[in-house]
Amino acid sequence: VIVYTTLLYVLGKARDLKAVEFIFEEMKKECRPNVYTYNTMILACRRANMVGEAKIWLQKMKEDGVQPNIVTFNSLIDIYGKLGTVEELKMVKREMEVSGVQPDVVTFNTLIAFYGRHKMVEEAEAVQREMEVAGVQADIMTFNSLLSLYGKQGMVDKAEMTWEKMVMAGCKPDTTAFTLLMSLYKKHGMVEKAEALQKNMLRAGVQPNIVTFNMLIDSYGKSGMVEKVKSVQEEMEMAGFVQE
RNA sequence: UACUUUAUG
Repeated sequence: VIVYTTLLYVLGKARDLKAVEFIFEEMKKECRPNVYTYNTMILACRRANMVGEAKIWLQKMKEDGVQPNIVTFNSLIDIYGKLGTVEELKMVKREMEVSGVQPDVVTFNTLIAFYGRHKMVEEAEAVQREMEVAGVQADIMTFNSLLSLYGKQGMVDKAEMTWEKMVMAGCKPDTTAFTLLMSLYKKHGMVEKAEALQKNMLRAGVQPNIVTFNMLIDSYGKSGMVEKVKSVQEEMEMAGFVQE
């Protein structure tokens, strides 16, 4: 089962839905798909932008007597958040409650990310409060999603407050967090803060990754700072990234 | 170390 599911996962990532369905049928001849398998199928639909299909798989899974778990619901919420409507999203949430599955930190993070994409600051903050009420500890994803949202909205104060909260919560900012905040500072021409942050990052032992470098290059490129672009490229090479 | 959520393009 694991072998088949892994295979389905790979094919799903490659957006080869035809192959995915074929393998699924083959698999059923030999063994019984489990909750992982169905979750993988739903994921494959998401990548193929097929919202309706996802719902069909949920149906099939229930008919098979496989109980949807927290990952199933989180995946569905993500699908509807990205491709569907708010109404559908709420339906999934209701179904989740009915099934007696408690929302976890990923559920909340997904919702915050969803509202973030739609620049719905109020709603995102409401989710955050809901989270506190439910006694769910915010994690790095939560904070990063919020940073991203405030970044898009140009709400520097809020972003900094989020950063403080993150540190106070004992949550170590990761590469993504540093990249987000640096990007925000740069967009607002706060070059000194951005550079100070970059130093902090190194001091904290957080490694820049490919995204960090791309962001820096993009940012310097837009400002016409050719020399800076070059120095970033050198740093990249030193860090062992291959230029394309 | 089989499945879900965040940053650049």
